[in-house]
Amino acid sequence: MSDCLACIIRNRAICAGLNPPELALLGRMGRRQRIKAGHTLLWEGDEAPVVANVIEGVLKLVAATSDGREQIVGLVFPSDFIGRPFGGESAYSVSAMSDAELCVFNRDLFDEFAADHPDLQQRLLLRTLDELDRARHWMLLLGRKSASEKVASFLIEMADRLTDGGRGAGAGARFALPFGRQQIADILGLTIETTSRQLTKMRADGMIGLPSRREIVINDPAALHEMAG
Amino acid sequence: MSDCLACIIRNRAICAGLNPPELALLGRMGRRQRIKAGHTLLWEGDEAPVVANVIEGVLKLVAATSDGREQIVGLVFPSDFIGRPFGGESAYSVSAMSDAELCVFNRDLFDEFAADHPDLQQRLLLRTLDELDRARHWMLLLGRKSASEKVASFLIEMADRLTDGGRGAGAGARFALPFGRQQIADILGLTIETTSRQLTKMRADGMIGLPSRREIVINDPAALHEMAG
DNA sequence: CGCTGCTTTGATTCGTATCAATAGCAGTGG
DNA sequence: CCACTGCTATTGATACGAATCAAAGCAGCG
Repeated sequence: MSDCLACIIRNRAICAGLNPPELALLGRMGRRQRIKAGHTLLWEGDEAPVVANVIEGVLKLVAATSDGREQIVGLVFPSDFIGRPFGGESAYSVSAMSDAELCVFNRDLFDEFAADHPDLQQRLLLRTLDELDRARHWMLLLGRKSASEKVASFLIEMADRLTDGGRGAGAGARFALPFGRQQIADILGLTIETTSRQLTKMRADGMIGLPSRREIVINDPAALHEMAG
Repeated sequence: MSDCLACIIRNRAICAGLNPPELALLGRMGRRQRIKAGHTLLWEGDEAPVVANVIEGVLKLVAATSDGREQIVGLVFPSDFIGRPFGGESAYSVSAMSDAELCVFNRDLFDEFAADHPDLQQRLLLRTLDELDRARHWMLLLGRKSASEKVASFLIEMADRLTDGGRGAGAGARFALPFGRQQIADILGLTIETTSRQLTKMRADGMIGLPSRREIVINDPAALHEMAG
């Protein structure tokens, strides 16, 4: 059982809008779970018995070919929702990119609860529609953009999602990526070498700064947007 | 006003499950609209005042870069749903690939109706979740697969969707694509030349037959699946 | 200090895009 | 029925970008 009223993502997650009794009921269904960076919560193709809210940390959704090539098909941040309600097996695996904390529900129980709470279901629908738009936008990047455009687009999106308060990619914006070069490559459909070369080049051109392996500073947002296409 | 009870997609569209009075109400809100092949229903970035069910024909969802490169990010078949309920502007344009017939609703009215009908909203959620899975699966193709793998995967998916009764890519399966080479290229994130070369090669290898420009015959499903990766 | 794993840099290869020309098909009018 | 036109698809030659292969650099950590 979790104390939903004290939950730090309470106002941003799908739980927002539930009244205290409903929240208490949901709270009894859920349990807090910590997961270490690198560990996998759900495997592609497996029956997925749980859904969850992300309280802290960043997770990735990964699809893979039979010969082991990987593509990251989604990123999950705090207050985002994980899993496939009313569904069967997971279409991709879910792993933690950083240490993370989740609020996990048994899927059947959650489905039942959702069926009784149309407003929750609507919030789920809105989120899913947003995710779909985001995924489709990413398809344009994967299918049609060059390596430099991909990396620039990636930095802009990360600046939006990771700068505190979503101030976005303004001049001087600084943020730490929760993952390394290989993961960036897996997000962009590139190799680690190409990704590294593009970042190095952008630093050489003065567009961005790379104060440490995982930190990014945006020096020239206009040039970055230009480059993103 | 439309006669929903006589509608040929009535049992497969989101309307399925509504009782006759509800159906009559929805019918009064909707209007039938024909749209010619090549015409565009919604433009990327525009305020999207309508949602719709597809009754007949195939439409595409297209995202484009500022310099005009295009990526098809979704295909819409009969009984599928178009548009962004509870949303603002369209994230991509929607155009007809063949002559099509739609059942169009004013978005605000539809949203209102949906809010009062949780079961309809749930069917919408299920559809959206399926679409999201499909989109993410396509991201793997766009980001990580070679040209030959892309074309093979495409043929398998089209066989599933286009053979009558969804018999799929069995040996001898035959179907007509509702679009030409350029569109295939836009779906796969390739050029028309590469697409054409791959198809020609597959025909030369005896894997498939190409009896006419738009027709495909699957000769060797196993080899095709092998090639799709 | 010397591992170990991640990242950068370099040299080369390979796949797909691009550029260019030809071929095939569908529709139109003589 | 056949020549003409416009469009779509195929085929060929070449260029370019990103992958691959290989090695060196760099940080964190026992």
